[in-house]
Amino acid sequence: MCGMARPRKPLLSRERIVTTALALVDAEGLAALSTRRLAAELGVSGPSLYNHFTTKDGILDAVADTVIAEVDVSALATGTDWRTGLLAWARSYRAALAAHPHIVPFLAQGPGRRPAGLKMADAAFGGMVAAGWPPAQATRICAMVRYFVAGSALGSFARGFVDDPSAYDPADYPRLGQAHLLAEHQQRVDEGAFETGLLALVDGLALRHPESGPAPHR
Amino acid sequence: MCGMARPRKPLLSRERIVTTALALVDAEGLAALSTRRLAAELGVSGPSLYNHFTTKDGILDAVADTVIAEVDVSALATGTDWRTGLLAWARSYRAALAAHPHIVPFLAQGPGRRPAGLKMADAAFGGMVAAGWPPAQATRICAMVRYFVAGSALGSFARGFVDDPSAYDPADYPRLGQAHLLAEHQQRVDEGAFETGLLALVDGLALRHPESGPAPHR
DNA sequence: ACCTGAACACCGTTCAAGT
DNA sequence: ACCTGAACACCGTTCAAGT
Repeated sequence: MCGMARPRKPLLSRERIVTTALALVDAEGLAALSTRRLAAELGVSGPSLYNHFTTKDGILDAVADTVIAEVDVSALATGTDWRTGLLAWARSYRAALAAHPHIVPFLAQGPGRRPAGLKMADAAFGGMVAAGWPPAQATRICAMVRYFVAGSALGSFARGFVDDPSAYDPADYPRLGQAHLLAEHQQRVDEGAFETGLLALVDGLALRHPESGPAPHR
Repeated sequence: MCGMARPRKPLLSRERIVTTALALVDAEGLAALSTRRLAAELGVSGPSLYNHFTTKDGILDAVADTVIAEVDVSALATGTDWRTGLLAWARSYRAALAAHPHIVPFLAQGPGRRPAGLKMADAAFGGMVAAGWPPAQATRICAMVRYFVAGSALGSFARGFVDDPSAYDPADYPRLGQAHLLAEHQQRVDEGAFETGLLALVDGLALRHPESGPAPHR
């Protein structure tokens, strides 16, 4: 009768859909994102979404690009030392993904044609080449940073272990006696592993830089 | 009638279900694994699966443990040099996951109570501690290897870029001019990045070992 | 242009019924 | 014990109908 069918002002926009979808995925996981549930959250009926996106995957694509757009690539600009740039980029990259762990599997399928993903790849690859890395090596560096960041954001290492001592019978797993304690130190363990690994990776790479001296041990 | 209801010999077994599920996931992805589809592949009706697993997630759990069981941890045994052990473990770990990329997101949720996952964690942690690493550092090493391996198996870096030059407009992405070529060198790029990253990581770690001299530049 | 409800071919899971 | 079909509450997506 009155508020039905088409209102004078659109109820939806791509932006509102993406924002709500990201909030839903963050709060309840990828499985909770159904078109019907998302539509309900937006106060419309399910099929309405198809006026703004051709497919549910299209929505996820836009969500993924929003997340990548949060990554700060400014430190990769020409002129900065490559180690400093790489460290800052990787930390920002991880922070962005760790804030939205549930879309990481989707995100890790690569930039494809998503603008924020391509902008990041352009900045990272360009930054490494400008710092003197041969293109093939610059590509590998971008790839290994993606591996490390995506892997660390995909799921907590520490929370992978159950918070229950009886799960780790010393007869079966003699060296996992403390494993049940990992869960409660989740953040410390995961961030420590990422940070230690990142610094080790950069030191190891420094040994391979065309104009390298010895790596700094800090 | 004749072949209906319960046959004298069970039609299904946990093992047959897991094997078929893994084959289906490998061939068509996680989304193709529905209980109805899996049951059809096994020649039974959907609900039959619930006589052997309490839930679809339980099936995936068993599939994940099967994949981890393929990882060779023998090089982590006490007595081997920790670098050699770590490299061999990480390579075997990556090979196992890369053979079944579609279950990596599920796998990366950690070992939980899965026996093969726990056996691997026990061997890796124990191996690093036996090699002189303090327990906290050994934990971090296990975590960072998981990050790197899972991230690299989760999705190809190279195939993340579309095989279409027009996707990467030089005006928008000035340094991605060759990006469309990545797809065709997918395996070389991804394996090169993993191998380079792994060696860099180990060299970087060697600088931090309690009894370390300088890292070898291989 | 942008929303609606109805409809289609799917899901995971439960359950009573068969042997 | 182990399989079946029917049923329940869901899915993603299409489409004709409304304004």
